[in-house]
Amino acid sequence: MGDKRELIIDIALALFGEKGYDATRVEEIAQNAGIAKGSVYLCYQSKDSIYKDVIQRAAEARRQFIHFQSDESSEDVRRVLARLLTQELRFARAEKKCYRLLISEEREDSPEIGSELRNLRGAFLVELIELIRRGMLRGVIREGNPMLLAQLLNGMVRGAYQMLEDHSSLTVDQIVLSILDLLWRGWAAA
Amino acid sequence: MGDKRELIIDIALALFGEKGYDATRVEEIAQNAGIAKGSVYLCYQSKDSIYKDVIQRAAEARRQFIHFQSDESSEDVRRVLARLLTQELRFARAEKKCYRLLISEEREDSPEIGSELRNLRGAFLVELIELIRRGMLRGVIREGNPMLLAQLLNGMVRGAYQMLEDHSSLTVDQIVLSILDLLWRGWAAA
Amino acid sequence: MGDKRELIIDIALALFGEKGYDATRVEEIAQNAGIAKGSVYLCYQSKDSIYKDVIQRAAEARRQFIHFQSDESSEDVRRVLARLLTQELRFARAEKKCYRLLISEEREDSPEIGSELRNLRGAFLVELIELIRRGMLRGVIREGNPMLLAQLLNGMVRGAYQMLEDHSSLTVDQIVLSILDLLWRGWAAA
Amino acid sequence: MGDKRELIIDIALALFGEKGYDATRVEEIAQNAGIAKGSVYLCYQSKDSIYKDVIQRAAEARRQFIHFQSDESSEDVRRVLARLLTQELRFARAEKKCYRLLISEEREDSPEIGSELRNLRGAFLVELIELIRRGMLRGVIREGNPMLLAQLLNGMVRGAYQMLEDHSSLTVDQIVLSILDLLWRGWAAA
DNA sequence: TATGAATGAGCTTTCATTCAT
DNA sequence: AATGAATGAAAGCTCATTCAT
Repeated sequence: MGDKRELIIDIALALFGEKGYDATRVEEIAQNAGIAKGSVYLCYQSKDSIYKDVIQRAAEARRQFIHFQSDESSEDVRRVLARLLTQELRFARAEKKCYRLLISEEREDSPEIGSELRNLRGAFLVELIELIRRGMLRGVIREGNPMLLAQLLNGMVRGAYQMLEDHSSLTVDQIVLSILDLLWRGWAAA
Repeated sequence: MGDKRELIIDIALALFGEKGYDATRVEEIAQNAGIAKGSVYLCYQSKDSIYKDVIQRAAEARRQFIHFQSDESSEDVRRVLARLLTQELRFARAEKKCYRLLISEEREDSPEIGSELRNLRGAFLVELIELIRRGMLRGVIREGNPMLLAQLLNGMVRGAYQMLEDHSSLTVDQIVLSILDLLWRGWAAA
Repeated sequence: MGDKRELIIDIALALFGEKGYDATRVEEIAQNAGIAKGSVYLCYQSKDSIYKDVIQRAAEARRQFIHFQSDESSEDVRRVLARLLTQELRFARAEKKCYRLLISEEREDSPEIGSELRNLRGAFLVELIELIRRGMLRGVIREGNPMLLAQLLNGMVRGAYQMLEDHSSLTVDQIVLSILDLLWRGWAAA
Repeated sequence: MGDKRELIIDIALALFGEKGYDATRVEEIAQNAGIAKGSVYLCYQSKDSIYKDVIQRAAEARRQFIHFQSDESSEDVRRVLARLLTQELRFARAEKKCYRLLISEEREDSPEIGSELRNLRGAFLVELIELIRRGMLRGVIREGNPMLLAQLLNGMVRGAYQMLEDHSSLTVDQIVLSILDLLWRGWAAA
């Protein structure tokens, strides 16, 4: 039975990630999972509860993939950031559907669910804020608004993901280097 | 008749922008427009064709708002970029619905529509690419991949919009200054 | 549109009255009304709201049929009772479906609806209680528990209805005479 | 196996009696019986066949409770009737679920089942008819239509049951006395 | 024999679209 | 041209029944 849930979540994750919540029918999930529509409801109470689990699964997949250690406090901030960005983008490329679900803003209908899912989705941003704060404390990053910088960086990574999608010739490493370069030197010509 | 279309698009833009395509009913559009549901179909073939027009209207609204002159070639790249970013964010704040529609990825069902809308939505990105290219030609911006940098910058602006949404105390000008600062100097401490 | 509601209620009354709430499908109502399933929902929010209206309609039909004047206080209690019983049974025979709906105990799911409908359904009982009270006040009916006597009489009428159903040769008048005879003389042989 | 059937019938009787046929799910029966849903179908062909047996069981329960001896022909009719009414009402109060099932009109879908169950449910009525006939033969009860009188009396008992339900302060004996009094003397004031 | 996962027909309800007026 | 009643194809969900284990 946990098996079935796994199966359903796998399928649903792919479909929700590709077509969105509304465009995905429960019957479609069932068919793709090779089971009957009614069987879906043996494991899940409703389409919505499937979605909640899908998001959790996507967040979990990210955690597994990234295992970001916020306590690697001894390490160089730039190196930690490089690793975080690299992992985030590798994750985005390897688990497109997960990544898209995590950055999508869908399904925040009910207030409770909304905040619950918002937390799951905001993991990367939180990690960035923390890291930037540390950078500032150590004097590696110029003083500024950590939240704003984190949002900008968060956006950059999404832009980077778009690049990976559209121009598959680029590598994650090249992109991360470009971002780091931009962050530490700016783009002004010497 | 063109009048009706205008009216419908205005209303539909607000609704699509706020609740998304699926959550907006045609009847709702009609009611808000003060006309009958059937009348909507005198002007538009389908809900989907309304959506296409809404996106066009949003793109048009952006053009009107921003009147970016790509031929202001004589001017300082940094200053032009500052203006472009400022205008984009002012637009985002003033016309939330339009902006959200333009950056959303909804409704890419049919392949033709998809590419058509993609172009409209990508205006800002195109402008960024062009500007970055010019910067590189003039030696103001270090050599690099203009497309990539444009995507990163594009993402930063979306992050910046998010900041404006969440923390209304920040001003567009402050944010733009932060971005420019980041671009030209990086965030490394002196 | 009120027309449609009327139509739907007519049909629904017949079906609910015959087969009960659960066994009656909305589609069936639509088909019998000669309209599409969806059209039912133009007039009514839900199957349940149809049911509520059906009960009200049935109660209304009874009121129209019976126009019992509780203020005919000058009149002989026995005569008034004779008329009330006669009318109740005539109504039961003429509007079987209505009568059955009014005496059925179905659909008391929600507490509010329950009490609302209970009142509508209890009209006859209330009238009996009142009349019996008056009879006792005037010394026409021996002292006793009016509520109990009313319930007994109410049951007798239901039994009488059953007779009418099963043995159509009997007339309402004959039955009413039997009941009155029973009430005033008992059934003991002289 | 007969054990299982017993068990299922016990549970089903309680559920059908409380919530009605449609509102009771087979799974619910199984759960309350502490067995698996599938096991129900080892004993019973269908939900409907359970229902049939439940009615039979309810009728049987009544027989056990009441052991009305129609051949106590030597006895006083009034005394026998008093005993019958008392027993019927005691049964109704002690075995509410059974009683409600026996007087309900649910589930008369198929014609065969209908007549089969009708007989079971009509036991009390038959007993009343018989007794009334005897009373007339012996000259204790005035000549009349025994069937009609039985139906009226049957209805009175249902009304009496309603009283017991609503006003628990009344005792069965009081009610039976009231009924007998009504039958032998009528309610007219002296 | 006993299980409970699996099925799928069927239910209520929604809503884009059509069409008679 | 304008209306809004009418349509009917889905959609989400339930549950009596079956069947592999």
